[in-house]
Amino acid sequence: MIKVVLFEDNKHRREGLELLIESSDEMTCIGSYEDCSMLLGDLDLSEADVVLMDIDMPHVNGIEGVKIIRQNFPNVLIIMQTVFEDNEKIFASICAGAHGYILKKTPAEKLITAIHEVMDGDAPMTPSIARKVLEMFQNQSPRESQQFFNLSSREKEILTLLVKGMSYKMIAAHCAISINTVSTHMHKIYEKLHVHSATEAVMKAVEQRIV
Amino acid sequence: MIKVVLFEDNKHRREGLELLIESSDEMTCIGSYEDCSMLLGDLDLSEADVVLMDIDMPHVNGIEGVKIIRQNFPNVLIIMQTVFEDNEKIFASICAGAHGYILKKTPAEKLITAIHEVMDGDAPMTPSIARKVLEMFQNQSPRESQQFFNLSSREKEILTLLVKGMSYKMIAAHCAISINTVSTHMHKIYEKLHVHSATEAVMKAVEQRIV
DNA sequence: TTACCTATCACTAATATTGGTGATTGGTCA
DNA sequence: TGACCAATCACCAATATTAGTGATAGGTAA
Repeated sequence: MIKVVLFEDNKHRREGLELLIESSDEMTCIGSYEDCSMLLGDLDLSEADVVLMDIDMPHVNGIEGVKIIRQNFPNVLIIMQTVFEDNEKIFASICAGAHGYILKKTPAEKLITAIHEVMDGDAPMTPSIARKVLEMFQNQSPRESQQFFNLSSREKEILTLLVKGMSYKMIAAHCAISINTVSTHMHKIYEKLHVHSATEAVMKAVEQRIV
Repeated sequence: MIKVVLFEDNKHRREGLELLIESSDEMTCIGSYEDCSMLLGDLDLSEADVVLMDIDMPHVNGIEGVKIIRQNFPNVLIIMQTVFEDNEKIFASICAGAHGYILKKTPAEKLITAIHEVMDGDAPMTPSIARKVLEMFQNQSPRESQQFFNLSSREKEILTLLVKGMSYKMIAAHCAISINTVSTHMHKIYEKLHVHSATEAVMKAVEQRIV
């Protein structure tokens, strides 16, 4: 028996889900809550297999809920549910560690399938959500950073070494130039990136995928 | 009518797919090729709606194919097909700009559904592939970083500020502690992270998702 | 050719960081 | 209670980094 826990603020839907799960021979609902505030206390989910988590709930929302569950009960699988196809929430949920993401309009039988899939180690996902996830991936690579920041190739090379954790001295040795030259390059890099320290430059380089 | 083009090196499967597509009232196969070498020449796909692309083909593989198609015919939708659930290939295909990703073991009727979905702007994806995509987002690192490096919460806080590009002085002001204390914390952080400079610590923090 | 950019190096001065030691306070655990 | 740890602070010395100025050589584009 797959043990399912629900978090859903709408009473009608919550009760409907309970009935749906209980109507299946292979799963049972061992708990249902109208928001995640219980998670802040000492709610024990260690017996649960799967959590169905609504994103939009009052008090403590679903994304916070995912974080707490992932931290305290790392073996519990979490399927997010929402009415909105909101990029930011999808991204936040996935980063928080959700295992599946389906829209509420998904028919009941698909929800049952989704629970089985997540138990099998797969990730049930509404195709429109999947599309957004793919786009997030793709949007991260195309970047005209070179044009934008206008770093010369030598500057990029040195920035790359800095990002790898090398000091000025190491960079100088690696590039077979004097430390003064490294310093000059860094000076230029800081100017072009509008930063004032190595750590900032590193962060900016990573964020903007310059290196 | 949805116009479909096939790239598939196995003759039997290719012919089977042609029949499958032609058997549907809403789509037709307007071309089928055993590898992507045609794409290097002057193959015109501007009439095509959807491409079904096998990943593993001789000569020019599917990932190269995706890149070429995306570059020359940006309006064509591409569904990848493979027998392998290979992380690297999935990642490469997605970055190259594929719109869907399904396993070859997927039943025929689902393939027809997938073509409709991709036409609707969704991303058909086998759940096991979806799981891998989610994992790529989430981890790249084990989440026992805290335990592993054993940073105290104050140390993590300070590391986070460092990652944001703040200097010791700014961190001291922000945390309302003396710069000496910041220095001591950094000392401990370096020890625990086994690094010797702020840039290395920043990189490690980002890589290991400590912050 | 001139103007401009890149890469190179030197020098200075002001700050910042790193790597130590040592000490106090408050909390936790056995 | 005693041992231990986290967090705080101080002081010191050795390096490293940042921010300037100035200069040379080579390439490129108007």
